Amino acid sequence: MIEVLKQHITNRLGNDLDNLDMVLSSFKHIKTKRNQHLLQQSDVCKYVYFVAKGCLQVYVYDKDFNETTRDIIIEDNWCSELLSFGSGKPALENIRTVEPCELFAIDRPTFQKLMETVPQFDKVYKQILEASYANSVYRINTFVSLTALDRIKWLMEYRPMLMTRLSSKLIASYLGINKDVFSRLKAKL
Amino acid sequence: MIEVLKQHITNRLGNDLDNLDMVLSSFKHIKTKRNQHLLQQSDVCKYVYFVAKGCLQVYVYDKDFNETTRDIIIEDNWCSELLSFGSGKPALENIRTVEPCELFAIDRPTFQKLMETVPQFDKVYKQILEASYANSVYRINTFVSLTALDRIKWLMEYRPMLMTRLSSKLIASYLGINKDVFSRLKAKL
DNA sequence: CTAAAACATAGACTTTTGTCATCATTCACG
DNA sequence: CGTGAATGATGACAAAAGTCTATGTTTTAG
Repeated sequence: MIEVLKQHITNRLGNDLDNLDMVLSSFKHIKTKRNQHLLQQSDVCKYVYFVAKGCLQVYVYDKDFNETTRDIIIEDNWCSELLSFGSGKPALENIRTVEPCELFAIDRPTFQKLMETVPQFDKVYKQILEASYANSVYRINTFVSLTALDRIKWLMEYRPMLMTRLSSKLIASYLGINKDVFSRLKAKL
Repeated sequence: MIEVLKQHITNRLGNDLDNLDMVLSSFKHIKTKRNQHLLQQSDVCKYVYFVAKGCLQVYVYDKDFNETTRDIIIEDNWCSELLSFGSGKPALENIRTVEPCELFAIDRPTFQKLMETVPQFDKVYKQILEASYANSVYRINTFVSLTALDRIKWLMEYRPMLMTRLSSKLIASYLGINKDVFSRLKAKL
């Protein structure tokens, strides 16, 4: 399973990385059940996770304690609450597993040591941050003005696997619409 | 007016910066009228702007050519289309002045030279990126699930000056609601 | 200073979205 | 592999948001 991470890293940093094994051994391999908490808001986010298998949900609670899902992360992607991880301040978001997962986790001291010893790895944090930012900007620009129906169409076009893989409840909270409305509109497509 | 920028930088990097004048002289002072385009989507974003006076709007067009405003930037803040600026790829967003402005602009080659010669300045890009990211995450988590009325209340609580300073049309496009609805709901507060 | 354009508000109406209750189905887990 | 809890679909209704028109006001650019 570490192969997935190995592949991911060489795709980005090239395979002329002679200390690749050292990099890989800096990660802790974690297997989880579904519905397991990796981070609770107000705790400090200690890890950056690489998802080798499974699916994570990043979410907050609104004033009525409904979940609002900011992001869904599937295989071959990074997941963290970067602002807490980077600053050591309490996290504002929660992270949980949606499915049984295989993750590779790296804590902050190890991450920083890696950045110092492996020059190319220095780019990784910036890359993760930039990708996360791009993702957020995109989500604001598309979603804030879209109707419920258009949000569903967007999901079917750009992340179709989520439609089949996740529960309606979760998708609805990701799209920011009511689950009954989602059910109704989906039937009319 | 350069004082505003000077203050901003010393607040962040400390005032033990002996080449501060060199840093400041790397910026180009720009005065603009209102309603002036600083960036059009599909062009490459060449500058990072520091807003010393005035107000900028970052926006996209939806499929019906309505503007959706992702961000409003006022004095003492940075503004750019970072993803385009950083990568050299075409910008996905537009930036325009909402009021007559005084800006300090820095282009990418100068920015990079600064990062190499002034070690502390290296943090600036990361800081701007992190602040932008935090802003976006916050906006998603609050806005996606809020009703029109709650969005207005949010604005009145956290960015009250925008309520008096901007046109209803612009505020509505920032909040992601219809301008008529905004007018109606505002009257009922 | 003035004419034209842009803006703000309001009413009437339509469409969309949310809520609640019910029932059928599926799926996780012992 | 069976069962209880979670999920998904649907109808009826309520509430919220969007649309369009009209009218009076404010801005702005020449």
